[in-house]
Amino acid sequence: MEFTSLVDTSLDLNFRPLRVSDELPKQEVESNFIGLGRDPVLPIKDETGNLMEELNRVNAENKKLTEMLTVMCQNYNSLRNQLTEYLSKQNSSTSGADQDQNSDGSKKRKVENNNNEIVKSSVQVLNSESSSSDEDSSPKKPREEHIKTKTSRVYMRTEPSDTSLIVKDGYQWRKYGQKVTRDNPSPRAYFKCSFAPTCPVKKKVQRSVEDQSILVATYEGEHNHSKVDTVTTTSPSSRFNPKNNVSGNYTASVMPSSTTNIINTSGPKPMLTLDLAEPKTLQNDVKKVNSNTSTSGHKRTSPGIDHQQHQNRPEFQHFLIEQMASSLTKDPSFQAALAAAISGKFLQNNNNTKDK
DNA sequence: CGACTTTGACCCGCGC
DNA sequence: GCGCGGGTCAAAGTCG
Repeated sequence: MEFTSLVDTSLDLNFRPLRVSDELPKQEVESNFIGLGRDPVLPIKDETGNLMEELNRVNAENKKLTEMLTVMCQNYNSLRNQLTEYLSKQNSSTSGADQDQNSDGSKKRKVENNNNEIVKSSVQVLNSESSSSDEDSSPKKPREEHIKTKTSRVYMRTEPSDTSLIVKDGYQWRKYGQKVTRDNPSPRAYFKCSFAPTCPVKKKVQRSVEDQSILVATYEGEHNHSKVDTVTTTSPSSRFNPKNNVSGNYTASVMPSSTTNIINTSGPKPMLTLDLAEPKTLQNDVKKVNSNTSTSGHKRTSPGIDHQQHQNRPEFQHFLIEQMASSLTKDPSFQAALAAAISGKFLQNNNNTKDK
């Protein structure tokens, strides 16, 4: 609930009358209602009464939506927190193994430390729109890096039995290659946007070395078109792979959240997952967010007062707003969920008003 | 028949 | 210059 104090989550659903209602003098409203009973002859007052009733209903609706959005925000932060924790744990627990890997020094070029990748990109993901830092800074691939300015990486939990390399992100992709890379036994799939060459975006999908159930999708470039139908998307190709149909290409949001609340990714942007089963305290979440926004790296725990102060910082608020806006506008699943929630509320309200 | 995947061959940059 | 490895191409195959 502290979240609402930071960000105004109230929804302005273009219900203009809502504002009118706020501006109406209270006395007048009351008198109208009183007059409604005594004066059935006056159509204007009758109409006003209906309007006021409608206004009240819409107002209540707006409040409900606000609450829902607040809950969503909480869940979002909760998930983000869990992701951060998971990644930091992974990093610390496997850092020794990484050193061993590197010390064997088998190959040159791009000794890609996978854990570092995960950590780095987790920062990317958490920082939302960050234009790529890790790949741009790497010396390799001069061919394309000059052109492709934006790369991002997302992680997606799938069922372990799911061997497909499909990441549903709302866009349509055409697979043009697959390769087994040296540092990962799992094959890496190469996709181009189906709108290519108009749209230059590419993505690579590979399973994480650490956890085979996690798909790592690396996006290069930005789409210059809108998403296609999100329900049928991803790859039409799924028809070729029967596994795709059943497999949980979807992740945490669908699977039992207790074990899979790590990542739900469906796009190059930070994604949302509603962990309704295990809502953690928001304070924790905010704290984590803060530690990610700051450059100081991972700070484990800080006094509660401290992060409250952070919450009030304008940059933090700005960050949160950016996160929310980005998620709301770019995540198809979130949009769908929100639309469903809104329509559900409408129906519910309609039923309630009918019942009365 | 068109759209798409599969997969081996090829290209190219990098490190030695 | 050579070999390695990632990325891409394109012919063949598959499916509706």
